[in-house]
Amino acid sequence: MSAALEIRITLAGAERVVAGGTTAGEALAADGRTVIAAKINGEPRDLATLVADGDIVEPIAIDSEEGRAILRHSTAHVMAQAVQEIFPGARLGIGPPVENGFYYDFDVEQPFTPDDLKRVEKRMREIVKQGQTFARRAVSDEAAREELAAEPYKLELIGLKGGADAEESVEVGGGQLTIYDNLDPKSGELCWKDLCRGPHLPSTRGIPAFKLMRSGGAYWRGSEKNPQLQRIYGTAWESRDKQDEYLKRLEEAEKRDHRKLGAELDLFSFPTELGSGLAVFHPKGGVIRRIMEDYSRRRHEEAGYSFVNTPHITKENLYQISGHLDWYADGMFPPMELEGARYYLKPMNCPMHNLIFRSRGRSYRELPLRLFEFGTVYRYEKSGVVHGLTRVRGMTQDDAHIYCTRDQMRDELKSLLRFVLALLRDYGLDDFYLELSTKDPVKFVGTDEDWEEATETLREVAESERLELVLDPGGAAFYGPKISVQARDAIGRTWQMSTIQLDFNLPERFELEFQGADGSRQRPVMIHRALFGSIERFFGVLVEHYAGAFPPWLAPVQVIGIPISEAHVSYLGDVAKKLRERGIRVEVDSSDDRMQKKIRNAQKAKVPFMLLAGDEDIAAGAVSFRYRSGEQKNGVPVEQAIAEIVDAVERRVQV
RNA sequence: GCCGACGUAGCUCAAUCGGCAGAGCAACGGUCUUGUAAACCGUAGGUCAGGGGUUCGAUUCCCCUCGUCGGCUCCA
Repeated sequence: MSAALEIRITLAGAERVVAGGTTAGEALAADGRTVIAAKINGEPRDLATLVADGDIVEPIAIDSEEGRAILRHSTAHVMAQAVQEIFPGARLGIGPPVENGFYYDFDVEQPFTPDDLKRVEKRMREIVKQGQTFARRAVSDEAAREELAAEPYKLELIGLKGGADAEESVEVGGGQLTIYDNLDPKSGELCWKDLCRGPHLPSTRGIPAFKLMRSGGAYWRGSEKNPQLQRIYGTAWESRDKQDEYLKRLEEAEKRDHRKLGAELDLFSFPTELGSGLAVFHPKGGVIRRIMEDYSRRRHEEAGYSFVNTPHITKENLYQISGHLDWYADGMFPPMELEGARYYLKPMNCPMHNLIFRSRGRSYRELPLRLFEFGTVYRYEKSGVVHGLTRVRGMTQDDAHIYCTRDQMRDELKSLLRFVLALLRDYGLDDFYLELSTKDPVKFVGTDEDWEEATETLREVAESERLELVLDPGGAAFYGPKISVQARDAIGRTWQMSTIQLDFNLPERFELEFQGADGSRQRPVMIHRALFGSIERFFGVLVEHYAGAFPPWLAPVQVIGIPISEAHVSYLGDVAKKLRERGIRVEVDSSDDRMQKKIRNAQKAKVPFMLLAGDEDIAAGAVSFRYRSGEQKNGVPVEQAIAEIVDAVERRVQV
């Protein structure tokens, strides 16, 4: 370290000269509350870091993404300290910041109870109030091992540090190990310490708002072969307001939960008699599903798809040919033995579509051949992962397989991606990004050249759509790379929707061939593609996206007639008849509830249009609209009202 | 599959420290005939998820199974 009296640094783009021994915090005139750390030469560092000649120093604000990560990481430390004080036997795992919060893993005798979390949170508040300082200290590997002798998981991390596949973590980086000491601000006494790369807030007092959220089991280093630790999740924010906003968002998401809305709106249920992950759709959900499917069918027809149907069960040989039994047997329902053969419920449609392809000789003139099916598949999802409609054991995929030549592949993929995005937009999703999943270096079949070509083609096609493209290295299925379309919903959550996968492998395994113009036999390329993914899942996503308030074209009941009194029922009956003739799903509430109650019921059912009629409307040959917003429009001539409704349905707009 | 919590009427939720299970909404029957989010009265509804155990007695305590929820792992 140079003992220069003056050093030159670059601060906010401008050169400055400071005295030797100046810290980044001093140089930035940071208060430790709004500016909580510094970026020195692009690396996040503590404010207490001494700046050196030539350093480029920038502030990290607590309300920046990086700043919040530091805040959350420091909060994780406070939590770990509190946990170890209350549960002295608790051994430390890892404790990184994550999106919207942080967690820390602990090896404890007993899993945490909600009551334990309260105690930990209480102790954390005391630590925050006390204002313990975070002090960084470099240690040698040997010294760290000695200091952390009682922390077996930390020792393991130290051991990993130098390894060939050195993973970056918040505990250990590639180089020098550091330990952060939490010191009493008055006495300077050591309160707690943790192996950590940092940086940290200067003081625990700089944590403006935090809350412990939940606890649960988590495998050490993410592998189910390892022991299970207990993880506590928390959140922390730069202000109380920001935290309240976040908690509000969570509440809002909860209100949209499709499982809750599905029951409330009488759309679907999971009868326990059927078994976990098997849904039944009630009439109201059934209508929505039918409309979704009908519209999709129509669009596929227009786009040149052929419709096929295949059974739900097959002899095992098919999945031996396809290779699914090699890779996914664990995820399939166990076989049924009959007549000396083993039958499996189908987990994938593609092998059956391949059989259709090869049922006779194929000509290049037939390509691209696009086979489409609403194919129901069954997968044995592990009991802990089944989740509403988004993770089920029986589902219907809107599955298509496109067989084409290598020359056609690029254009076919381009138009396919455009088709997929257009259709998703019609269902009301319009904020997308694409994800390109590439070869898993371990789990793959086929040649590197094929993968290379397929991946590059997909990349090119994805880029041609000018949507944000995120890479997912190693995320592909064993038989080929894929593009997935991720959609952001009404409250900004992202859902994986459509997938488009290139496959050079299955055509090989099924020995698919077509005859080219020159008479030679050639192998087609296969494109797998599910647009909704599964209808069930897509249905669930739409419920959440619309918070149950479907646009008129999808709404199970589009119009409900509400008579002011019983005398007006038949008039509304006539209006309803006219609407029905125009294909509108309409009901008249002729129950003996009062009008106000009927409005309340229709409102709760999220019916897009309420048509009220009383003496005044009847005299004018009119009806009065009430919309979901509560807004009303009185005395609308019947024909005009019908036109408005039909128009909204036909244009598939939200109202 | 693993860790944890939970399961009371169709729904939301009470109560019973082991002693005949209770309310609102919904349903059904009646009265009322109404102008933009809940009229009034009444009736019915439960093997307290299922099975086993402990006990004079179990919805309550214990065990198993099923299911749900929150995590982890997995997701063709």
